[in-house]
Amino acid sequence: MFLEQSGNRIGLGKGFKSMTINLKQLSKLLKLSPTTVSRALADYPDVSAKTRARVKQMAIQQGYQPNPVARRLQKGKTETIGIVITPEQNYFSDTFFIDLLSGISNQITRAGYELILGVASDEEHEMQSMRRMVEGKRVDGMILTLIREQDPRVGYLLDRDFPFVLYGRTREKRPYAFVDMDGKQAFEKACTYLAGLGHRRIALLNGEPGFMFPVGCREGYESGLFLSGLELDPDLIREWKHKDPSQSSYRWTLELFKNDNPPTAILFQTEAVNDIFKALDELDLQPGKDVALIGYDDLEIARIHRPSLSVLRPQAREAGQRVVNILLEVIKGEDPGKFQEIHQVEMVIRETSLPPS
Amino acid sequence: MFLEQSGNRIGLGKGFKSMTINLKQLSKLLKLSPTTVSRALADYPDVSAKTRARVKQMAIQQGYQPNPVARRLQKGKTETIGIVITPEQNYFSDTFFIDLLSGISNQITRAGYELILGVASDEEHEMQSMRRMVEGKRVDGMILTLIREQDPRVGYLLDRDFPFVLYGRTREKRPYAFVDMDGKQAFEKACTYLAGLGHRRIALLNGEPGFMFPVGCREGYESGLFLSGLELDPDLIREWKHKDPSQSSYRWTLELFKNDNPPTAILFQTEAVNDIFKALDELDLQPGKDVALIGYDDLEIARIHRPSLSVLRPQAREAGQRVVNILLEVIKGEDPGKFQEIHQVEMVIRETSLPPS
DNA sequence: AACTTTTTCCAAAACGTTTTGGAAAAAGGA
DNA sequence: TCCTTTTTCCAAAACGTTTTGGAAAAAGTT
Repeated sequence: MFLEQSGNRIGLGKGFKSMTINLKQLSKLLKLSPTTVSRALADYPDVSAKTRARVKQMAIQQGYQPNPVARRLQKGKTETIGIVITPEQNYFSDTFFIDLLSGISNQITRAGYELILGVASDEEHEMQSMRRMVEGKRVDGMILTLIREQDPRVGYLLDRDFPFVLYGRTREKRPYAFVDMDGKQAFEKACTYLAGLGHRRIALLNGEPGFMFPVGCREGYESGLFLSGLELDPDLIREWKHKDPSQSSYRWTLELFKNDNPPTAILFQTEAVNDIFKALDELDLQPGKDVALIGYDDLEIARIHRPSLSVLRPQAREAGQRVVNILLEVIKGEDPGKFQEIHQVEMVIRETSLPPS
Repeated sequence: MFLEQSGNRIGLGKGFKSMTINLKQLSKLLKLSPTTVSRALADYPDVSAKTRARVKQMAIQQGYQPNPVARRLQKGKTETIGIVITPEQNYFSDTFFIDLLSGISNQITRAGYELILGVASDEEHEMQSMRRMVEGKRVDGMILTLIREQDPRVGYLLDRDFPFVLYGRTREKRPYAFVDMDGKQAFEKACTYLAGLGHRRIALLNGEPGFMFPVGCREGYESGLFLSGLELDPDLIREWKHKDPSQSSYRWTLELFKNDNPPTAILFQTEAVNDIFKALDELDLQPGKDVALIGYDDLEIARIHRPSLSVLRPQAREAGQRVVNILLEVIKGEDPGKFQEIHQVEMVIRETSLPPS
């Protein structure tokens, strides 16, 4: 009796629980049924303006918040979305990824949802972690990043008709929702820009093969060369691998300049910038002056470095927000095929994109 | 009827839901009560070995997994723990943090719990995000990182007796649970090591003031000097700030060598290594040869760089696991004051810690 | 005034578990 | 055989919401 009426600040057990009030207690306080209180708070039209106001005021005064677990059970939704990251693939330490995550998280919070995070050490654990979320009914939808050309996660989710959105794309014929950056257009733009400055030997230092993103970068690069009337020289294209030091971006940069006719400009993922600077330093080449550079991703170092690095800048935060909004639509039952967005990437010219000397 | 009995693969609505089986359906299949099935799966002694086996087999065959939301409601626990990250403070991009997070995540999964992530843009949002989790009954406990000397989060959680564990420490008299690295011992060790090599002018390039960790680093540094019979020269101590380029680690490194009697060794947080290398390069000083260097944190770059960087290596993964195990104990009701761990930090000697030339 | 419509409220069911408090059946003891 | 103990099972309640399907009260209509 007393316990129920007074509600809060009763010192039994862990003090915390008693500080919280639930719907029944609130409704008793208001001398209304739980039904009415619930509906008042949810702005149903079948509760009078007067009681609605009274209920809301009391709810605020008492600090009432509906228990999300109970709501989820009743609604049959977890109000939760999942993401699995794999730190092995170094992309994670990029501020780019943090921006993406930040956009995702904020939008999820705004929707009253929760973001649950899995950290996987490799591809296998990545799948395992996702299955736990999906088959364990722990999430309503999944966000996928770091998409591979052949990505088993996509097939898995499509097979069981589970809501998901990709940040990126993969090779899959069935329709699915994605938000992707237009890497092709970006690299094409950068390439034609450099060609317009007079560069004739433009190299591409591309990211890890197997992932989908570098594919677009290469397409854009080739298309940019073509549009500028330049020939493609396979010797100016290199793909670095995280795991193999003999194929690091550092090594490949050194290699590029062993060419009889070395490049005067390099396109690359900003991720590799430290390696490239180091290699150029060893070769006694001044970045920007002797070799023009444009990186993809506007990491902090790009702004801070002297000379500052010209970059292609994807709007990661905005993309993250779109991913969430789309996923919420898909969860509601919308056709995923309707949501296929390719975002433009802007180019930021700084100090490393001068004409050839 | 048909719907309940056959259970799975009924094509109504989103196909997904129908692929899943619940306790009632499973118990019907077994011709047992839900009670018995539930207890069988939970290994209660009051169900015969035979039926227990039968139940478990059927559960596996049917891919039954108890709905976590329902369990949480009944158990009165969210089986969820929360963490809020603030990318602004750059610590986040360190692989160190990823290791910590990885340890945390894996241990949480092992316990059948969930990790929910908040991403905050500043201190205020950090608090806001935490309050949402705590007051919204979305988590059973919190993990706090990047602890400040005066940290309002700790007081907040202590006030409402809510379970939490710090990775780090703060200035707070009331007992609370924490796992911390022994930064003091680490810097003392590094300092005496360098002194033992003959260095007499050892500088400390310390991290962001306001946070708790640099405090220990400094203590260790001073104690190391004292133990080695060296005088403390305030001019050899600098604290860099992320937000102020005029007080960056790059600037401070240059400053250090304007001294008439410049340092022959520098202790610092590995985070700052790129800045330091760049400054030394400009000063035409060879890292390791002209200036000995020991960094705190074993980031990838420390191993890869030539010369490779000697470091103090905190075991972030292990620490993350401990944090979770402790938090689970605290959630169970154990006294937080019992859990105050300070982990030793090992020193890894590589190529940048030679005697003075 | 009598009937219809609208407004305002609420009791009961449902979501899918786990826990409580027995009850029936089997086994053991005399 | 009869009573006691142990084993094995289960019906009902509970967790805290939201939704369903009215019912009572108020307001409109004729």
